[in-house]
Amino acid sequence: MSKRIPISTVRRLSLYLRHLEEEEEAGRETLSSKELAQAAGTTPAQVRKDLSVFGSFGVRGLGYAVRDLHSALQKILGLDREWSVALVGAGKVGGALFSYETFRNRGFRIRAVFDVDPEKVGDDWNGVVVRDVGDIPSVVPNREIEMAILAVPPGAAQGVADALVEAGVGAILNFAPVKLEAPESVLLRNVDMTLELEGLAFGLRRGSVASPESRRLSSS
Amino acid sequence: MSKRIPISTVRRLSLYLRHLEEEEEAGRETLSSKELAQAAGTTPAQVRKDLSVFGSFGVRGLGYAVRDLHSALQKILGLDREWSVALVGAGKVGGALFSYETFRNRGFRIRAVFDVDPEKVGDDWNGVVVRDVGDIPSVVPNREIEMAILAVPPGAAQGVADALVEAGVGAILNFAPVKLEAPESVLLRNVDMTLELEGLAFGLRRGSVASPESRRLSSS
DNA sequence: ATATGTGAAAGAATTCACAGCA
DNA sequence: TGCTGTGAATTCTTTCACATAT
Repeated sequence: MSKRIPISTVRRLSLYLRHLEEEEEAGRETLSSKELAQAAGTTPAQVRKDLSVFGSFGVRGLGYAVRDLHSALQKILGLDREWSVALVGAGKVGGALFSYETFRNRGFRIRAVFDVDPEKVGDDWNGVVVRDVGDIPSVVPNREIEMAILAVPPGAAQGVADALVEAGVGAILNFAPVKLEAPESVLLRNVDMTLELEGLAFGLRRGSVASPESRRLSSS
Repeated sequence: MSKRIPISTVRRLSLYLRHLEEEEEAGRETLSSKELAQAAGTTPAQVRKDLSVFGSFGVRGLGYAVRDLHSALQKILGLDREWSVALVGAGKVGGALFSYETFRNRGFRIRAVFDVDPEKVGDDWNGVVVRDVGDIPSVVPNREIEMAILAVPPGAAQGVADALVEAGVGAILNFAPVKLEAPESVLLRNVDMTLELEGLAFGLRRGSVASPESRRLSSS
């Protein structure tokens, strides 16, 4: 039974990776936990703890070799390869996500786009033809899609999620502001933009900050 | 010194509120912590604890009066009024956020839009004229903008954030995948979509789920 | 009978502090 | 000396369990 990794650790690993990338680009050879902490908005001890979950990557007295830690984290996070992604919802949000450079840079490839709107079905999005959501059962297994991004209206989200799960998708990133039900075996993450804005409204109204953590992590 | 409210509690309050809205719409009179828990993906005890931070809203043996709890939560979250918001970044993501219905429904009003691109400056977005980011210092205080949504490329984010803070914005919702620096007094939340996708990649690669919480909250 | 509100207990995550190694 | 790796201590969050109220 492998150890249980806190979700917050994984988030921070992504942040460390981001900083390592920048520094490697800049030709930096080594980095300290202190600097990684700064870049991720956490403490050096936290950085070391996070990394220690996966092994021992540093050199005492010196720090971390940028290149090595970079590739180690890449591998740990599963970013040493490409991922085939489906996008459901070809509206404004879907369109923005489709051309979101940061996804592409990280190896996420949107290889299928679905929508219900007959007006949109058939459109060519940079080489990917928008198809009807009814085609999910045939297209998803066929193109070996591994994860899906859901950018549909709230009312449609659960139905689409069911279809995606049925079609064998292993993970869903949901942008609709609803709680989705899915089997335990399917990974589910929500990006709830309204929730975040509401958090700010709450904070402003109170005039004060909540837990110290609130300034550091998203929320996500 | 008022009590310290965990960020996770605030997030859940938003979820409860969402469900209460639906149920009120449906004519429901009372609700139990059990049902609220289900809707938010948590436990009844958690619901009661969350609410108990702010007071005592239920009736023993009966549950919560939908209408009352709804308006109480609305007030607690600062959603019983409108908020003036600035949007910086008139690209694809900015455009999607501008017309995001759920923001509008919650009382968030985008009253100013900024971009650097001279091509976009001057455009009329549904009654709001896109202005140059250089106009932030004059427009933001003038229109009494209280919070800002940042949808600019990573490299530009910190500069814009500085300008917004300088102009008196109290809270920033950042969509750029960078760690922003801001004074303690300014609330800062990040929506890091790449981080979420990477979390899914990590999970798929491992073939297993992390903490039980990971299935419930965003992340955020 | 039923379902809340809340101290007490358990469980997680973070921080401390220092031994260990270049 | 400088900085990592890690048990121990601390702090934060969630769950339990029951007294309390209708």
